[in-house]
Order: sequence, then structure tokens, then C-alpha cells
Amino acid sequence: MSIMEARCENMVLNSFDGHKFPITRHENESSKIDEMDFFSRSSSGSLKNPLSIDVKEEEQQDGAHQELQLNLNVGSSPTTTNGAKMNVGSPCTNNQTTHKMAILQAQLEKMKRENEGLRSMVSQVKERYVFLQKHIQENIISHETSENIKMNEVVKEDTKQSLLFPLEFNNLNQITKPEVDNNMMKIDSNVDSPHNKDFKFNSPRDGDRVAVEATMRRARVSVRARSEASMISDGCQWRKYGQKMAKGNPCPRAYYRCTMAVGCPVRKQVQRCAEDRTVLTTTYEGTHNHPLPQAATAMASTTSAAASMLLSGSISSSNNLNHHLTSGSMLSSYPPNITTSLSSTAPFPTITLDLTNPSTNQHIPQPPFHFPFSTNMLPNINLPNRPLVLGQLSSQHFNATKFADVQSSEQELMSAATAAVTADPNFMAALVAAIGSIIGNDQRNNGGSKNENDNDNMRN
DNA sequence: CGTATTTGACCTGCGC
DNA sequence: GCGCAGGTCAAATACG
Repeated sequence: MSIMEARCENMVLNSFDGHKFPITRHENESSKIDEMDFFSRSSSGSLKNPLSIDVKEEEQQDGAHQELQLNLNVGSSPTTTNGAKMNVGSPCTNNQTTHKMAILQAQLEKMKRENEGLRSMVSQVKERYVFLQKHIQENIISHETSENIKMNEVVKEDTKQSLLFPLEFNNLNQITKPEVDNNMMKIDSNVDSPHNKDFKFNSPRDGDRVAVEATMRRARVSVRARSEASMISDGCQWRKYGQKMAKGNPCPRAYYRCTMAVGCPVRKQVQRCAEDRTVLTTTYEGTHNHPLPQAATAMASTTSAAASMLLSGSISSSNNLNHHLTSGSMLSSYPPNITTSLSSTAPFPTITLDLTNPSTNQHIPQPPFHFPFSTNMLPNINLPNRPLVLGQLSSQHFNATKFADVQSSEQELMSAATAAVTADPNFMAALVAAIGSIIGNDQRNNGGSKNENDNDNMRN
């Protein structure tokens, strides 16, 4: 707000709704900058569109009086409106004032454009999320009948091989055979693997409930994300208790345990990928036995949902993952082009959420840390060079022209936003949580005030 | 001085 | 039974 320190006499500030705020000086401190509350609620008690800035200067011909009309709407929250103060004015010449105001106006115009861009980004994300979700539902329905038969055959075959999940055939209806082939949700049916015994939850030969429960406790959720930091920020407090060199990876593996509560069983392992050092793999194990802070709920609910999906056996479809995710989880807000895989070669059942989007990494240089709004993380709209990677939803399912007209400007916007945000890698977790909350609220309040939801979540 | 991190030793499970 | 690898412990060390 330092740029607002234009100093003029006899100024009157007009709010967006026409309310005039005369600028006065403290009588005993005439040289000091006065305070002006720009964010007071109007007499009508309503606020216009947030994030819009408009400055207009009117100078009378005689130059004796100036009127600064400043519309600065930065949100409808009472907390916001009560908080900010604006400092304006001590005596100055008209020429100086005009010059400063020109600079000020240019800066505010720039801010205005940036704000509009950010608002556009949010609306685009929401629009595409709804669009894609609708398409997924349609796709599921259209495939349900035929794939039901196919999947029952697959399940029967698996049963013969004693690879038994606690299958819920209704959930499996959502999977298509090509989905499995596409490895978007991989099921390793290498039945000879000794580790596969962990998956025989419902095997008629396996009546050891204790062993099953132990296995469930050891289920793991692995998250791959790009980060230059040694550890991604997930909102929890962790204490490092060990580090080992893992075979086949020159990068050490660090072991952390949750310290937010005494006796919390949650642990995580952090290791850089040997092939791509920018990729950080974080593996979570266990369930928190304590309340989580707001910043931690997104990641925790995501990993919990993924683990729940894994252990419930409905692991055959990315759609099922979505069913398990709560509105506050990371993936409920993420676009669906997150590679999710299940490994049975690990000592314990592990589900991997790949946020690195490898399909586009090969072609497009990525920032050190993925900004959730980057184009390749947006709900995939099947633009060229961006194959859809949600399960088997192939490119022909989408109308490529629907969003093509916005891509160019979108990419410029994304580049600028990514560059700005990636300066702070820890911003990702907070932003992901915020966006997840945005879309979650949108889902819940489908008929509610859109702007209100936006405002609420922007404040978060 | 209290807390967090480091690091070598130890334990456990698995394959041969 | 032995060796290997993953995981954990706990004393030593670093840090604020």
C-alpha cells in the first residue's frame, strides 16, 4: 500500500458504491500521513465484486481542488473489511500529484489485470472440474453394462489364481478392461510373488483376522511430487528418527514420525527419485490419533482415502479413488490426471499417487515444484500434447475445441503464476488445501452464491 | 540447556 | 544358517 502514499490536499475518496470518504488530517500532526479506512462496508451493507481495483482522478480546471476516486474492492469478509488501512496525503504540487497518480494508476491497472487473471484461473478450474466430473459419470454409465460382464470374468480368473481382494463387484463395474491395461491403476497379479499374500484378505484359506488387520495397519500411501525442498510441507510436525541408504538409489531415505501427539503411529519416508532428483517420494504409513490442523487435513484426508480405498479392495479404478476422497482431500480438487498405482512388490500394500504427471514431463519443462494450477495439472481437457490420463478416458471422449481458445492466454497466465508461486515450495500444500476447499464448497453449495464461496476460500 | 538431527548399531524378515 | 536389506533405536552431536 505504499504506492498509495500520494499526498494531496482536499481529497475525497469515493468508494465503489459512491460513498465519499473525505480525507482529513489530524490537527496536531498536519505533516503526518492520515489513515483512511478504504474497506468499510457501504451504507447498504453490501460489497461488490472482490479483487477489482479501479482508480480515477478528477482534476478541476483551476487546479485548486482534486478529487480522487478510488474503488478498491478486496473482499466481502467483515474481517477483511475491518482490517486494512490506507494512508493518504500531505501537501504536494499538482504536477507531482498528477505524475504520482499516473504511476499509481498504472500499477493498479496492472494489479487489476493480475487479479482478473487469478479469478479467471479459479473459475476455469472449477468449470473444468465440473465438466470432467460430469463426463466421468456419463462414461461410467455408458460402460457399466458391458464392462460388468468383462470384469466379472476378470474377477473369476483372479479368483482361480487365489489373488483375492475383498472385491465389491459394484465398484468394479466402473472399471474398464483397458483401464487396467493402461496402468493408470495397476494391479499386479503376479500371484507367485511372496508379497501378494498381503492381499489375500478374503481368501478362504486365510482366516487369520489378526494378520489381516496387521496388514491393514501397515498399508502405505506414497505421494510423488516435484520439490527442491528436502521434504514437502503437509501441515504436520515430523521428527526425523533415521536415515538409510536404500539399495538401488544413491539418495538416502529419511524416516520421520509424527510428533503432533504423543504416541501417534503415523510415520513417513522421504526419498528422492534416483531417475529424477527433482521428484520427491513421500510414503505415509498409519493413521493419526489426534486432530489435525487445517493445513494438514488435505494431505491427511487424501492419504487416508487412498489407504481406505486400497484396503477396502476397491482399487481398480481411479473413479473409485474419487469416491473415497472427501471434498477436503487433495485429490478431490486435483484434476484426475494423477497417476495412481498399486504396488504389490513392496513388503506392504502401497498405493502411489503420482503428482509429477510424467506424461507431460517428457515434453514440457516443469518448474521445480508443481503449481497445482499449471496447465498440465488442470483437469485435462484433451488439448494437443496433453493426453488424458484418467484411467481409460481417452482423448476421443472430449471435445478438444471447447477450451482451445483459452489455452494460449491460459499458458501465459500459468507461466507467470507458476514462476511467482514456485518461489515458495511450501505454498503448494496450502494452496492445494485452499483449492480443494473451493471445489468442495462448490460441490456442497451447488445452488449457493458462487462469489461468496470464492470470497470465503480466497480468504482461506 | 532443551530440542532436533545425525549416524552407527541392532532387530527383523526374507531369499538362497 | 547366513547374508542382505529395510526399518528402528538410541547415544552422540548440532543448534538455537
